[in-house]
Amino acid sequence: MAAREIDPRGVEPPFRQVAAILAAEIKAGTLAPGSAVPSEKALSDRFGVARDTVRSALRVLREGGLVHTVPSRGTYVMGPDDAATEQ
Amino acid sequence: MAAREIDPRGVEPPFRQVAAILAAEIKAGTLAPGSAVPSEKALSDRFGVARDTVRSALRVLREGGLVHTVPSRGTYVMGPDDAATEQ
DNA sequence: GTGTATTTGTTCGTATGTATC
DNA sequence: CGATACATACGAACAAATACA
Repeated sequence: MAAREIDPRGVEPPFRQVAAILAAEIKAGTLAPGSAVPSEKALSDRFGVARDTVRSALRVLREGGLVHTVPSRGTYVMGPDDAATEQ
Repeated sequence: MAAREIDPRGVEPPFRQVAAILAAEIKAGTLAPGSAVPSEKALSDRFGVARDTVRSALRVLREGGLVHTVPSRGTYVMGPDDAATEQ
């Protein structure tokens, strides 16, 4: 049941909770390397948070080298072809 | 008259002001049932707001059952032939 | 048939203002 | 005060479908 995935009052702020969930899905392969991460709006709807919060979460993943973003296109899971050093 | 139809600092946000003006024109018949609403770009130019803002306004009218949009075609004022329940 | 313009759909980037903790 | 969150707005780029010369 997935209940509420995000707890607005949790110890960890919402943007870190979202980042953690997405990171787990990437590691589990639910979000495959090279594939696109859902759009910011889609994630915003899914988690019930503002787009701003989703962007903060994606920034964390980007800094962690898990994804890379292409303006006007989308955010993609880092794959073997994406040298970590390139981002 | 007509001055600046939209007040960026008004109590109501721009997209609601645009929606209200268009809704009034529909009720007044200026925008007749079945006819096409000006394109998003045209409305953007007319009101001096971003296309994004126009889209938000049209979303309000759509949710209110006043208009319906056809991709790549345009947005039309709801007419007798358009069962409200269909949208 | 071909190319071009129009129009809506989608996506990310950025900025501002407000509110809360 | 700073970090976080949310709503709104504007901009830019591109896609896809449609319309038309």
